[in-house]
Amino acid sequence: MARPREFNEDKALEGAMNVFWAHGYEGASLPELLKGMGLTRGSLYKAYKDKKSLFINILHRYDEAEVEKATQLLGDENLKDGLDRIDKLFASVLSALEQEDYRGCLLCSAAAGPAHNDKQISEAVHGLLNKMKSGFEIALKDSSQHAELSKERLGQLADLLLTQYVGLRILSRSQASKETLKRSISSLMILLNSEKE
Amino acid sequence: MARPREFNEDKALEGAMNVFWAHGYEGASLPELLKGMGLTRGSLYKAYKDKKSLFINILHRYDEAEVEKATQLLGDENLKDGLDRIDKLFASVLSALEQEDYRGCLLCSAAAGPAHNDKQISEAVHGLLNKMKSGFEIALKDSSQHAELSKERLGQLADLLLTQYVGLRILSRSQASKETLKRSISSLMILLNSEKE
DNA sequence: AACATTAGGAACCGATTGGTACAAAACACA
DNA sequence: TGTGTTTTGTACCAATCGGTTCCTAATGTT
Repeated sequence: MARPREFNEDKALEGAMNVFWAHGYEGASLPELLKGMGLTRGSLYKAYKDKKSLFINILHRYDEAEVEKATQLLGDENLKDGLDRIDKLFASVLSALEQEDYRGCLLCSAAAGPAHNDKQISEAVHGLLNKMKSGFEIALKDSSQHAELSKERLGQLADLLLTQYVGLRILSRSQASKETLKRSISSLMILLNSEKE
Repeated sequence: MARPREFNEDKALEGAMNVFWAHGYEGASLPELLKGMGLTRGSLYKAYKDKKSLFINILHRYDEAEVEKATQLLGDENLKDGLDRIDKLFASVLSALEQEDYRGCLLCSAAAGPAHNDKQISEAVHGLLNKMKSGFEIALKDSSQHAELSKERLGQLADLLLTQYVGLRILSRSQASKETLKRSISSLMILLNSEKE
């Protein structure tokens, strides 16, 4: 019973995600966001209240889009051995770099930036990091070499994988060489593979 | 043959380092820096040209202070086994957290932040990251379990350790739990220890 | 004591920051 | 065709950003 929205909400959020992804939370300026979303100040503040609320909104979207993709890969039963899934996930980090995508991970950048001091943001971020960890745990449970490990050891390993994931993403956002990341990943996979109890 | 400096340069740089350390490069505002350094705008710009030059200056100081400390630990022959040195380095990351020092690592934050797009800064950062890697390599060479590995494998492992270091530092700057980091570290150490060729 | 040289400090700069106010425009419903 | 409701766009806001200017204060040299 009133004027309908002119902008496509999905496209707008997609645009906002890309801007935040590329520049981080505080690095993304209003004009950049508006341009990326294809709307004007009035519309943005009416629809999303303010920059921070928009960002939290985007974190959820990043969850649904990217984090979900990662955890689904880590739980994909078509790849029978969980280690292969982990390998594939890390390979995707590398392939992003090979396609000259230096955005890294929205989540990891948010964890690293000053925004972590905000309670709402840091809670959302840690929720997603935990989701990643759970994904790693599931993959490990489906790894022939790790399935028999205690729940405690599995959790430990999952934390290690999470740390590695964050480290890789940060390094790929800075301009570390592909070779560095490649070596780091294969080193990790060798260690994991050699784990026979 | 002119008016001498009134401020203690060492104290001033120390203060600047702490401000950059706590807030990152772009997060550190001029007023914060001035307050932390105990001087006024005129003096700062006369002595250090501008914010970026000051930061690069500080990166060198961080090198001499912190990175040097880390690499010396990694090369400390009083600890005969290199693995023990690595363990000790990661333990120090943890102990910083236990003392409620959430600053993380100036270097890692710089690598993660938007500043990485600046050529001078990113070169300085990667120089220091490489120094860390070399430190890890030296420690690995002094590890009874790894000394016999090929140069290539040693480099791989060093890259893995660097990634781990960055990941830990980023996670500790965000408000990840001590337990998470603890688990990640012990997991890695177990893997490294079980490496018998 | 006069002078050259440098540090210190405050006022000021334009640009940009995130955010608000408000009027015009576009629709649904009566 | 009004009328009420919501979106949209623009103009505007104070605050802050990094940086500059310029005058004064303090010193060493002569």
